[in-house]
Amino acid sequence: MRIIDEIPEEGLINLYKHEEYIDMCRGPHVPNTRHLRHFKLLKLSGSYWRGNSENESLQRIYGTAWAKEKELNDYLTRIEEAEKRDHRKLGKKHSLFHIQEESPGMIFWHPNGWTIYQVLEKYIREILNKNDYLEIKTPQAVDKSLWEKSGHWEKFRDDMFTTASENRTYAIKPMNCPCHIQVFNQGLKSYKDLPIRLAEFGSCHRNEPSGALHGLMRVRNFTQDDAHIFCTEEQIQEEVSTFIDLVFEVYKTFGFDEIIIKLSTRPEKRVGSEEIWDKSEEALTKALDNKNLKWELQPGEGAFYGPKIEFSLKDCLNRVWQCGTIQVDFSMPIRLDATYVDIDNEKRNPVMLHRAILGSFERFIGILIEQYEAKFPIWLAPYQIILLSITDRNIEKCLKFNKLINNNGYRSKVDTRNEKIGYKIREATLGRVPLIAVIGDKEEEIDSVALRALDGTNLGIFELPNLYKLMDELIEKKGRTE
RNA sequence: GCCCUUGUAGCUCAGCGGUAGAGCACUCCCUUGGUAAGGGAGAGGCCCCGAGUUCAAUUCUCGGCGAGGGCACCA
Repeated sequence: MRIIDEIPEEGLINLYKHEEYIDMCRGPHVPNTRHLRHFKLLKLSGSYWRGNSENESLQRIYGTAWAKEKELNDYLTRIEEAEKRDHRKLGKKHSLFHIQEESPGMIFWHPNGWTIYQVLEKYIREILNKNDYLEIKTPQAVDKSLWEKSGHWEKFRDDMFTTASENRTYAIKPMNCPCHIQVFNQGLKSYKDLPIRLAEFGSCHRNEPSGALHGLMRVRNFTQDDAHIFCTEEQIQEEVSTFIDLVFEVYKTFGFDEIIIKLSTRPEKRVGSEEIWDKSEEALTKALDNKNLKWELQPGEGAFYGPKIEFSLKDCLNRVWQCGTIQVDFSMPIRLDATYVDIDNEKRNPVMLHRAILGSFERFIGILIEQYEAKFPIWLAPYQIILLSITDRNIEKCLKFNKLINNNGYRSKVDTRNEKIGYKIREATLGRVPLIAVIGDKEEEIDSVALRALDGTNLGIFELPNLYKLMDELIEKKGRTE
């Protein structure tokens, strides 16, 4: 009855009847439950009446139903297989990172995971340098007054971590943009200086609701590959367009085959005039359409200061996570007094484009772990090669080679334990080391290693210079699939 | 934050109203073996924290904290 009351007079109401049960639903329904012989109840959860947390909560039961038993079983097996890729499981198994009770939603990176993180950061830094960004670093804690000016305090006060000292309240920064404006504001800027692209690997803290936390995907402390482009209105189009290309270039490096693009427009709670929102939304729409990209509109899902394009990737269970983004913002520069001197000698506020390619290192690595099932391509792998001794006579040679390979800039380790070679190969394989080098008496004689790929392929005998050449070639490819 | 589930060895998990067990990992010994698991012995636990019920709580109840799945949120 409550639903009927909310449907406009001229709206259509569908009724579905099944024996003595009549349901009102937008539909569609299956014509008869005999199509649903094979089913299984999956989960139970609370949800809110009409999706609003102000309303009372209801019980929701999830199930799955299939026409044939085999289809049901196939489906369940698929889910089970997918769950094996879960980055939280693999993160533990391969000692990439951990999270513990004392700091929920914050990551303890282990040597293996941190290696991946560092390789990623190095790669992004190269990309930034090639694309005329300037890297900066800004404070972790900033006086609350700045967040009041920016409007974050009013909207996100409860979601910010704060700390106090000598009668002042500081917020641990939940984002980098107000700080980047402070850097922009130092010194007088001319229109000739624009666009200025300030980048930061910015560590942010947000006190996310406990129920939202999810491994590396949703955390309370994360590092964005953040940047803000200060430009004129006329420059927006090109900057957005160039950025979209950059996102695709970077994502291609990891071999993602499905990138979901969404455009989010003005939300109910927002700052800035309607005219500004019109302009911003139009700029983003145009940029997307000029590239003939498929994208989805999300009305009302934009940030409070401007509309955004989101680039999302899927995890092992097809859940969608936003990674890259670009957002047009006319308001923040005005609120925080960013200006440049224009050609007519008038001071004007620049437009600010917030953008991130990976989004956060944490989430992106989470996606990567699931994408690769922890079998990282050699450029990302925590260890790129492992040297296995066949008998104790070969230990010394292993250690010597290991040192040489490491000194040449590769990530190498050894297994000289008193175990059979089959055992060591099994361990190295399960440990996901891309290259496995065996050293026995035969190899020692010719100062070489016998090389094996992770999938079991025999790559042959290599002297060190040839090994380096092979590794360079593999590393250069990164994660590209073609 | 809300609803449901859940917390036992480094990991994965059994178990039970009378203070604990397996597999793998770890340590030591034997073995020096050529491309996915050689054999033996040993060590290892405030059973998440707090309270209650009970002669007795790791086990039952309540509360807290964390985790998992959804919902809501996501600058």
